[in-house]
Amino acid sequence: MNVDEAMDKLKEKGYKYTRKRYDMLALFSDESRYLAAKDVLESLGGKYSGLSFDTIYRNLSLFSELEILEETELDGEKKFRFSCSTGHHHHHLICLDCGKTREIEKCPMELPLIEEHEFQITGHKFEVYGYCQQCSAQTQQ
Amino acid sequence: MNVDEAMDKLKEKGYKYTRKRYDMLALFSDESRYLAAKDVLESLGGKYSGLSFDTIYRNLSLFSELEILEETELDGEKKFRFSCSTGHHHHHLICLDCGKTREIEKCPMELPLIEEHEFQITGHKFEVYGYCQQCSAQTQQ
DNA sequence: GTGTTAAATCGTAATGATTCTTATTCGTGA
DNA sequence: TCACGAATAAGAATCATTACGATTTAACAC
Repeated sequence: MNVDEAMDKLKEKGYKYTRKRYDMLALFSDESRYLAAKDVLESLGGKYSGLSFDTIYRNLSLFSELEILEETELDGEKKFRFSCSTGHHHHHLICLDCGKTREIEKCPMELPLIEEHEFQITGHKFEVYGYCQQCSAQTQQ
Repeated sequence: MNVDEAMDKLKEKGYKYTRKRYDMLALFSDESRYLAAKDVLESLGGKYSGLSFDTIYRNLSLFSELEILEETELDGEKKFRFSCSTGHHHHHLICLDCGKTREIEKCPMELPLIEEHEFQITGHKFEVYGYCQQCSAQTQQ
């Protein structure tokens, strides 16, 4: 998935083309890491001086619904990143400082961790947190 | 860990015995599931008409610090449950309706999911979501 | 038991993230 | 170009959480 494919997906579903949507998607495409709403405002607020949180949040959840963005909740904030286009289900190592991610190839749900149970399973979350090389180097100075 | 052991732990660390702390711990002990701050207020608000959120949040994070309670973040809320006393590190199946949990014996971090990487790992989260037998029966009616 | 002191609590205000409302603007297809 | 519905701005409202000053209370020494 790239920006143009994502815009096509929007059009296909009957959503309108706007410069702001394009720029938001371009931002996520450039930075392959988790960003919060305020990060988006910070990045695009210069270009669109009147950009409102409402627009950002509305589009973020739209993109997430259409599976253009992946969503997670960290530190009391919703964070979003461009969907990985690897095709297979997987999880991430996430840098708690800059939001950069690295893929974990396997999903623990594939393993026989959970045998018999009385739960009707609807989802799961597996995330590994830490600091990437750059950020951990900076912190130790 | 039971309520009295938890109160002993508080005393040991120099914290005071209060009826509210005891009742909060008793609540978590009775209900072995995840509860949010508002659930605590709802349960104890009858007995203590002036119970303030400050007291609840302050004690919840104190208990969490002392590892009397386990903490997670779900649906934009902090949720707490009495610490499992099994001794070994493990994860949970969590009912999205009532908060009831069931242990998952193993932790995916023990497995060779993550080999070489450039991250300094500090933590992880593995949770499986769904509906327990009771709640899924009720929903389907 | 009484007094002292620091911790705990109350009541409420402040904060931060997110969502909602209403009026206005803009993209799209006729 | 026009009309229509979708998208947006601005700010108010909401929800969870934290902070603050004043008051109350547990613990301990006497």
